[in-house]
Amino acid sequence: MLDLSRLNPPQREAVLHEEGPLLVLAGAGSGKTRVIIHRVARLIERGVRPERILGVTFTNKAANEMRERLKGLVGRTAHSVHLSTFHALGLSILREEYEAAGLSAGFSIYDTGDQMGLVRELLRQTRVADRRLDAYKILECILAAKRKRLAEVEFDTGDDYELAAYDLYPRYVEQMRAYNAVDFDDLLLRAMTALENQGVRARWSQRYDFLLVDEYQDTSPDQLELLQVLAARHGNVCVVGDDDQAIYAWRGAAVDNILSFASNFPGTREIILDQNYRSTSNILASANAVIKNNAARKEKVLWSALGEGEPVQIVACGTAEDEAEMVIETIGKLVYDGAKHDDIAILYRANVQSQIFEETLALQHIPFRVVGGQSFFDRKEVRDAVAFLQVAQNPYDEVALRRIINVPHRGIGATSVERLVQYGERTGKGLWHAMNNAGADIDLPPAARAGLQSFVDTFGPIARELKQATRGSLGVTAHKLFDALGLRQSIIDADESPNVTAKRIENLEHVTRALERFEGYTEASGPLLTEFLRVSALTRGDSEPEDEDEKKGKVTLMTLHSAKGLEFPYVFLVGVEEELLPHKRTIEMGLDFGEERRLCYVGMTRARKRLWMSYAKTRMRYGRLEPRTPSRFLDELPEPPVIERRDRESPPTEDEADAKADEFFAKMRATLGIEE
DNA sequence: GAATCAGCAGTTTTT
DNA sequence: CTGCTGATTC
Repeated sequence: MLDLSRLNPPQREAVLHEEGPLLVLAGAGSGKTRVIIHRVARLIERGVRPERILGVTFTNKAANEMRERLKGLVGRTAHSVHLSTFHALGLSILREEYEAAGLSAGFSIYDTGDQMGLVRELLRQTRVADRRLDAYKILECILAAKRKRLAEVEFDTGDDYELAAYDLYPRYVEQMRAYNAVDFDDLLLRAMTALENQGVRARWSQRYDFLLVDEYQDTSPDQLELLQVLAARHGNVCVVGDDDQAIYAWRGAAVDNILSFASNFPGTREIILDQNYRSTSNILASANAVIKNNAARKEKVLWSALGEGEPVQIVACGTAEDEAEMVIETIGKLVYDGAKHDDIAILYRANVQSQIFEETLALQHIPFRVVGGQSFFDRKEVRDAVAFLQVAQNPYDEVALRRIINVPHRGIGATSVERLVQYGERTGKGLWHAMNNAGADIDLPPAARAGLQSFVDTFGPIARELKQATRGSLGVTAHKLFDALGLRQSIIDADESPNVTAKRIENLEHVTRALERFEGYTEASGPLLTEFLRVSALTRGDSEPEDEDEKKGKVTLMTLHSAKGLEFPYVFLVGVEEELLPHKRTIEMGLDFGEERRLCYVGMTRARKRLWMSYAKTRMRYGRLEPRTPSRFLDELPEPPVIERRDRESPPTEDEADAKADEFFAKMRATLGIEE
């Protein structure tokens, strides 16, 4: 029998809710995951077959966490519940319904890197004059239009990016089709296309009896539509989220989904979880005071039974350097008083802000980790290796093919590539065909011709083998391919420092190991390589080797966006200044600070015991010292804020700085017990 | 091809 | 000021 005694009344109400739509407005730290897993367990207990329950999250991490916690309640049955991300759900649909979606069986999934490769290529082909435009910005414009299902890119600012995007949009769509590739957005958009077919729609609306959605405030219009289709038959859709934590509107999320859930799903029961189990009352009072200034929101006033705690500290600092010093000194005191480094987080609006904290922490020998940045799959050698697999799987994938046509160097220069591409276009049979039939039709230098021939001869047979690889042969075949093409050798030949070389070899081997592991875990019956590439495309972001060890004993540095969903006993929210939070772009472009305020709120509500919010009065930007204004959000805090001033009339002299560093260093060593 | 230079822009990133 | 990109050069 499921134990509901540890749930509070609204939590229990959400868990026990039977049929029909349910909206759970779960404030920060109010135990929403708890509610979801208990609800799933409850449904199973009431006789619902686990495979007819669908739980949707945004991240793999959240899905995995949910699965683990569910196991704690229902044991092995947890594996039968369909828990996945929205994108993985889209893929599940497309795997079965690709024909109705206008795809062929072996379609590839393009990640952001692949998409950028395509945009750069299109830029090269069509906008010779504008090559230096940032491909990513153009891609953003294209994707925004595509998500809205517009026929053309809409002009908003009318800048060069939008103009380029306007030209490239149709080409982008056309090429993706030619490559038999879909991007992340397409996983949902194409799934929706497939669901327009009556048979398909009937099949999928029959599939699940109960739906549960986490982080509903971050869902997009497409995701809403998908839910409506899946829930059409029964309306059993339970969504959990917090409109006050909606921080992804810029990526296509519609806050309106959660605000108008009841009108989208008639008969909705609404439950508010406002008891917070994370923070002290002082922290919540400040957070509540800030967020209440947002206009369109479901009002929630968070409270907790964890006591008043320390007041929130507002710290005015002379310069950004002072701010860093203040933070690091305070960390020293906290640690001296028994806090662990991994209890502490430094949160900021933009990644650039991490630099000064990284430097200062390193100087004081305080262990830290920076969350974000380049992921494993973005490393060159890994992307190259994966590109070989992509081409083996789908030779029409010309982004991957162009990436590796001359990797490692085999004498096929830019001009030769261009000729091959032209030939491929002219014949309409694509680059791969051109490469295999270079013969007499294409004018190539002898070196290029020889390189091409040897590539085709080596790659072709092993690629065929790889494509048909089954359990037990996928990893070894890939290894064979990498060796035959000399990937490993080229890393050694690059002759970088021994450390770097070793790391890159290790990264390459990691790919082979990932393939081997996949053979062991997958239940896929179809082509193994295809599935591996798809699954890996959807799990790239979080496959960073982030063990518990990686976090242990380290101060965490990350953006406010990355901090969502996490908590730390001690939080430093830094750079709480106009033009940073709210960000300059928001101030310049529109009038809606709502999302920036929510970001501030998300940051504040990460803190369990103590929260510092700091700003600098001057800050070096682009090489100039600029005066700064405290964020408007600070004015919204309950009076009287505690201001700790750390002004300095003039910058410290070198001697002062040295003396201070020495003193601090000695203190820190004593505190941490670190040897010189 | 690798090295160097000039020019430019400068948020956030679950998949 | 930095970091990246594409162009230029040897």
